[in-house]
Amino acid sequence: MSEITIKDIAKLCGVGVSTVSRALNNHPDINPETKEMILQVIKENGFVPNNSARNLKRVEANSVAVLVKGITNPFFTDMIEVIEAEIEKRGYSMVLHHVESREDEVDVALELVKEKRLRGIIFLGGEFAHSEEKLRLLSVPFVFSTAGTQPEKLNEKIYSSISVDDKTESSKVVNFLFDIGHKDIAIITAKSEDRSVGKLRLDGYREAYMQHGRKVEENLICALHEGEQYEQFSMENGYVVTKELLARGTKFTAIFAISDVLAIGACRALREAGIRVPQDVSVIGYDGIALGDYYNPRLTTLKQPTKDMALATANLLFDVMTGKKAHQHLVFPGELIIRESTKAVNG
Amino acid sequence: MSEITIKDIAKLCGVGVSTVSRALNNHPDINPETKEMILQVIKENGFVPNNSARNLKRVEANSVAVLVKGITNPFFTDMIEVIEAEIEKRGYSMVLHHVESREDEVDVALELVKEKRLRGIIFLGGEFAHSEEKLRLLSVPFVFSTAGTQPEKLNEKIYSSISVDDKTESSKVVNFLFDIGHKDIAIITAKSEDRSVGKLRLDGYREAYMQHGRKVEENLICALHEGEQYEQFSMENGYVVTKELLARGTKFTAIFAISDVLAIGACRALREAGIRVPQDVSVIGYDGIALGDYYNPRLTTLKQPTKDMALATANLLFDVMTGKKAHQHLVFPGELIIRESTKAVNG
DNA sequence: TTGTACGCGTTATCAT
DNA sequence: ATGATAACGCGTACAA
Repeated sequence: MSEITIKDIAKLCGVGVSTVSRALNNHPDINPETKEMILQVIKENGFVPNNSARNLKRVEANSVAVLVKGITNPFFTDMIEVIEAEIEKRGYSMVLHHVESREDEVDVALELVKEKRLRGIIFLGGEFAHSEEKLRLLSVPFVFSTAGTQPEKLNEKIYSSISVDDKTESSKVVNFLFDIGHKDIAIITAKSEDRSVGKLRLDGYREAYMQHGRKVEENLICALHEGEQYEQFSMENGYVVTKELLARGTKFTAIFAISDVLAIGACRALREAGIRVPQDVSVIGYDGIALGDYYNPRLTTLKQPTKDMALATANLLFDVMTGKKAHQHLVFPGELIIRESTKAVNG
Repeated sequence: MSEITIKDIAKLCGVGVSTVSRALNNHPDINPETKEMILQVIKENGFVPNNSARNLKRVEANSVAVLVKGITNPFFTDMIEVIEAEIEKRGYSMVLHHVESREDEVDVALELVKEKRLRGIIFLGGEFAHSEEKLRLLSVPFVFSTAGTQPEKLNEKIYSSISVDDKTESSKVVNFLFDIGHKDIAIITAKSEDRSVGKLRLDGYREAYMQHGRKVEENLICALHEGEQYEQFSMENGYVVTKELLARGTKFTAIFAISDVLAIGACRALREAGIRVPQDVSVIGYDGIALGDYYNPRLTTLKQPTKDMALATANLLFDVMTGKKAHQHLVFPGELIIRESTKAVNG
């Protein structure tokens, strides 16, 4: 039972393939009656054109890809919604693609560009430390969104980026905790080898400690588990890591989790240990996802301006695609939102 | 700057295209040295094979698609993880595809089958009321997972399904609330036109009322907003709908939300209105996602055996693909997990 | 307005 | 072990 093709339809209709093609693609040069007849036959036979063949021929497909590393993270789903609306508004279509944690997002992009004839790419999350050499192979404009600030050595002319200054915002968070009297602040962050936002946010933490003339207690730095069992930015990971922290017995009065999801996991571990939030320990997150506002206690967090960033991401990409602008690097301010999960302590 | 192709590589290497192809696809009939040389040139020139062309030519791609309607829903992300592991274990690769809420998942599947030469399809969520005529066009085996039980009229021989008995489980939930003394139970569910799990769960609610000889108070049936502003199964939707419920002023002592995410939205609306959960109003969810266990109060819910269902989904698909089994319809038992968000009342 | 024929980039078949 | 060549299914010049 071989699949039905455009040729079969043409034969069935007693017309040439190009006429069928014209009917399919709303081409003007076709007799309305012929078109209707063809579409009827297509429907009757359940013919569906083969996208691979189409992509192979088409010069440009007017589509833009969004590559997400960790689609499980609610922070990204918020952004995706806004970005998609913007893309469609401009008459383009969005190709949403999930990048596995072990995959290299640039490799995936390389394939996708050829396969789908993309016009542009948006990277959401993931690593920022890609080799210039590889990035240059990407023949269409691309923007890294919320993937952390790029290292200086990378040529800024070949890509765009949208981000908050993760290091600065992170130290803002920790400074806030110092300001309300906390001295022993644990941080839940990525492993030290991390080359993504995890590293930057840890840098900010260290900086804040330095600014306050205090030495970082390495026992209070909790490294997320990676790979095997659970997603990196998951409640479960936050939970497990916090339990480990408690087991260590090192004293602390506040936890800074580098994502809201992790913070929620931490809250649960604390609750299970009979530790109240915020009365006994303050917890602060990062991202500003909706869930944090729904949680109980409502989560204090460093909010990234999700919507503005998503909007800017799309705008920037299209401006570069149409040649209206050169590549840019936009840094957005974060906003500390103080809710119920943090509390001042008397020192 | 036209893209580099396999021909260019062949020319550069001074070999034929078929040799390059062999190098690319780990074909046995090739001299290791030649292969190494070719791969080297490929790397140097950053050549990436075009997947569209590959799919066009390849007879079978050994890939299975997972079509998810509402990838935002954490219930599905849990399932996806398990399913993916199973697919890879069998040496296949998973094509994860997000179906927009306005799209018809079967239409999308039809395109994808041709484009990617799929061997099988898994539908996660979405509608169950598809026409047999259209489903028959799908030339590969497929299984509907957690999309609700199918209507009897559909020919059961042409597809498989994995589900819990949504109607029965739902009435189990409502009966539980009756049993602990609640009489006026609100339900947050999909619009009445819904043809997905929303309808089935509402049916179960009505049935429980009938079993208790009580008339359903239509004012306590809250229909989710659809389309425009927010995802159907989102905390926000649960929040908004609950506010509307409160505004109506009809008395109730319990809320049954047909998904945990909605229940969390409801909790917030209640909290904002100064209503305590569970002291003043009990809230019960459905799904059994991790978040419910992390929430505060920990959510009472009807847990679907996510992992078992995901495993069964993959197993069943492969059994049908390999001809080991005929299509089947597996119904899993749900489990009522009583946590902190519900409380007995004295009538 | 319609049909014919070629080519997109790759893999499979068949020689060599 | 390697190379030439015919498909794969479609879009599109170009001819009619």
